[in-house]
Amino acid sequence: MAQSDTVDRILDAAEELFAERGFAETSLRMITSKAKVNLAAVNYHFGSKNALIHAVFGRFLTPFSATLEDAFDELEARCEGKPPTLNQTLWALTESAVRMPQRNEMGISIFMRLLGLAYTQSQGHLRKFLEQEYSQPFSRFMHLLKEATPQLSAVDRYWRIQFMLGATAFTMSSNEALQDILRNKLGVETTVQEIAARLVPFLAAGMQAQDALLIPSTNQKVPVA
Amino acid sequence: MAQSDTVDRILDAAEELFAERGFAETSLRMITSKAKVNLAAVNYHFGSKNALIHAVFGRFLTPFSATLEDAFDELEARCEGKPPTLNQTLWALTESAVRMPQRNEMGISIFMRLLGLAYTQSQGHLRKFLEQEYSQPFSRFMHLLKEATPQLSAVDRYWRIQFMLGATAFTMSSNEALQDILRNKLGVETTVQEIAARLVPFLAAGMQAQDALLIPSTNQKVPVA
DNA sequence: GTCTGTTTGAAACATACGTTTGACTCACAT
DNA sequence: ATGTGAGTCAAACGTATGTTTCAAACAGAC
Repeated sequence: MAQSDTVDRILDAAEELFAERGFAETSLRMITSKAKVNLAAVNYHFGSKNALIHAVFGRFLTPFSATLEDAFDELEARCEGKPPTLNQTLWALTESAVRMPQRNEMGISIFMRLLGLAYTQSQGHLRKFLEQEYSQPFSRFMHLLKEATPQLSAVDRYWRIQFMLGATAFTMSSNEALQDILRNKLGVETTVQEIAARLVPFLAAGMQAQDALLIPSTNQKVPVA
Repeated sequence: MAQSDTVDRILDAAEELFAERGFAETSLRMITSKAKVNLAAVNYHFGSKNALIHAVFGRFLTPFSATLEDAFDELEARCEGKPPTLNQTLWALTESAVRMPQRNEMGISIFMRLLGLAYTQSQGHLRKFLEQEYSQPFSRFMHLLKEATPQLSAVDRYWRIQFMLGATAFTMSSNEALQDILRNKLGVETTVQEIAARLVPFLAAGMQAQDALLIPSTNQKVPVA
C-alpha cells in the first residue's frame, strides 16, 4: 500500500475493543493484534494509550459536534425567535446522532457505550479532555433545555438532566442492548433509531413530570423533580 | 484484639475503593494497605479477588433482598388483592434501599455506584453471581411492574425498565453525584433520599408516557415507549 | 543510485498485578 | 507445658502491562 492506514486500523480496533471491554481492561496488545499492526505503532502514532483513547473519541465527536451545531442552527431558524420545545430539542440531538456518517452499521451504539464508559469509569483524563474540547455544543444544548423547561428550578433541571443522560447512556451502553443490536444487524428488530424513538418520549415525559410529592414513609414534603 | 476483624476491614476498604475506582482499576495492594492488613489476607480469607468482589455485594444484597421481600409483602397486604400502583411499587423499592441499616451515612449511594459498575463493566463473573443469588426479589419486582403498567406492551415495558434502571444506576453511580453526596455529608443538600424523591416521579412519568410518535425526519410512525 | 525522513519490526525494559509460599505468632484445649 | 490450628507476615513467583529502543524497510526528492 502506498499510504499507511495503520492509524485508522488502530482506531477501528481500539474503538471496538474499548466498547466491548472498557478502557483499562483493553490492552495495547489486544488492540494491535486485532488491528494487525505492530505493538509499538500505538506509541509511535499516538504517544500513549491515553492519547489513543482521546483520538478514538475525537474521531467521532469532532464531526458530530459540527453536525449538532448545524441541527441546532436549523432548529432555531425554524422557530423564528420562539424557544424550541423540549421534544424538538431532544429530537435534534438524537437525529444528529443517528444521521452521522458511520463506518459501520452500529457506529452510534458503539459510541454511546464509549460515552457511558467515559462517564462511569474513573478516567479523569478523558473527562477533562471531553470538557475542554467539546464544551460549546454541550452548553448550547443545556441552554436549549433551559428555555424548553422554564417551569423547572435550576436544581430540579440539573437532576433531571442527570436522569436523562443516565437513561440514555446506560441503555445504549449496556451489553444487553448492544448485543441485541449486534444480533439483529439486519435491522429487523432493535435499531438504534427505534431505541431512540422509544427513549425520547420517555425522557420528555420524565422531564416534564409534576412537581412536589410526599415521601410516603416520613410524610415530609419534598421538592421533587 | 481477641477476635480478628480483618475480614470486615478488607470488605470496608474494598467497598469504598471499588466504588471510587471500579473493579479492575482497584488492586489488592490498594485494598490491603487501606485496610491496614497484609496483602495475603485477601487470598487467605476470600480465595481470590473475584470472590472478594462477590463478598462485597453479598454483604449488602443479602439483607437488602430480605428487607425488600418484606416491603413487597407489606405492600401487597395493604392493597388487598388489587395490584399496587407504579408509584407504590417504586417507593417500596427506594424505601427499602434507604432504610437499610448502614455502616456509614452514604452506604446506599456507594452501593448504587457498585451496582452501576457491575452492569457497566464487563465483569461476567459478577453478573452471573448476582443473577444466581438474587433472582427471586428481582423477578418479583418485575412482576409488580407488569401489573402496575398493564397498558404497556411487553417490549415497551422492557425498554422503559431499561431506561429506569439506567437513570437510577447512572445517577447514583456518577462520580459527580457521589462526590456531591460525599461533600455534603451532613445532609444539608443532596441526600440519597432527596435524589430518590426527585428520581421516582421522573421514572413514573416516563414509564407512563404517551404512546406512538412521529419520527420527525422520516415521518414514519413508530411504536414509541 | 543515493540520500533523508518517516514508518515498521522484534525484542527488551521497568513496573504492577494476582497469587503462592513457608516461616512465624499466639490463643486455647489438652 | 505443650501441641494444634487459625491467622499474619515478608518475600517471592509468574504473568501481563505500557513504554522504549534500535535496526531494518520503505517512500519520495535529488
